[in-house]
Amino acid sequence: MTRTAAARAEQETAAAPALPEAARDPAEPVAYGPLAEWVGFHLRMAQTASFSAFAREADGIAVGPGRFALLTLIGHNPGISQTALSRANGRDKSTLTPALDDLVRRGLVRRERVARDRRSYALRLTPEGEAALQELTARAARHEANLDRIIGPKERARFVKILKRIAGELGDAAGG
Amino acid sequence: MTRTAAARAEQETAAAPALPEAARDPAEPVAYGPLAEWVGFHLRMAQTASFSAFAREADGIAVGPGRFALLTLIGHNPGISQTALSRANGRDKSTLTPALDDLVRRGLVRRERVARDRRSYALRLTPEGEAALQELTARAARHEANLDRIIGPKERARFVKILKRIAGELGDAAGG
DNA sequence: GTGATATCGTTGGACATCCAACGATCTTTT
DNA sequence: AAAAGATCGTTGGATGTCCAACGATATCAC
Repeated sequence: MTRTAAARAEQETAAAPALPEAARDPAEPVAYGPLAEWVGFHLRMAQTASFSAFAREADGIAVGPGRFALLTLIGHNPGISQTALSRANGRDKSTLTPALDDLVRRGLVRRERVARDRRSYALRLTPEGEAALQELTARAARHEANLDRIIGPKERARFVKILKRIAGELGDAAGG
Repeated sequence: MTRTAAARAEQETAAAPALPEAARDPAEPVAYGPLAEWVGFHLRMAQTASFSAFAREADGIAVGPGRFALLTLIGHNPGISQTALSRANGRDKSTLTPALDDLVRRGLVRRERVARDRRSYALRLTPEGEAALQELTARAARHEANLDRIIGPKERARFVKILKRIAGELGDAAGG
């Protein structure tokens, strides 16, 4: 069980030797070595590509993928706190402070003080925020349809389930 | 084709209504709304989780997942230029300057001037770099074995193939 | 050859992100 | 009720990332 990935990668490496040292062309394919089959690496590559493709799609509305996730989560959880939001979003709470500052400044989100706990805010979308969310959701749907096409409709559910499992099991303390 | 993702997400949304506004417990599950089934979102979550799990695994060696990918690519492509490396790594070339500065400072990588083109460097691992790469590779193999277990050996190949397709097709100009 | 264009690595500015530490507030202990 | 501890959002510092612009060098057009 411990060798599956490593052993497979070794073979791939042998099958893709490095180029001769001097004739290295920038356009030439690169030897990925063990990286060629490693999930972690390709997860990063795919995430980066998806992220910037979304950014391209959602351009002109001045709200990137990150902000969009925030708007969606607030929209579907009115009154959520920043800490809960940061957990749902998989980002540190301190990351949210400037992001929410920005969304508030742009009139998309309100921070309400709650009597029940005066340390925390209750976050809500303003009407403008709702409108922006709807607009963004339409664009995201296009992006998702694109991903659907790439993944293949039949694979899709399985693919997402695996992603969730990775996030879930690797989330906090990686149990061996 | 345009509706597959959106339509499905709509349904999911209806099945996971937001909590009553006042009784929001931080430990309470969050309503993800359309995000619940969106590939882009879970790609990001999984990537983040995998990244930090690796960082945990590779701790004590002071080389994070990013540096590790660099070492691997240089090790398997001796003489590669910074620009080619940045492309293979999926990062902007300007990102590499400080990262390589660091690896050079730590004696793991050399930048050699090439007569053929005096603008560019030829990157190579030092013996220390080779040693570090081997150590890191072993740790990465453990991380990958862990991912293997989560993904399931049978799904794994298909999963990686999909990740590569996403990175490839969304890579540059997202053709519709 | 000489001038226009392209490419290499670097710099600067702008963000996003993490972690550790903080003051304010809530909860638990005693 | 007072003290001790936990949690909320913010701050500060560090790093990783992108983009645009730059000087140095290479290549292309003529």
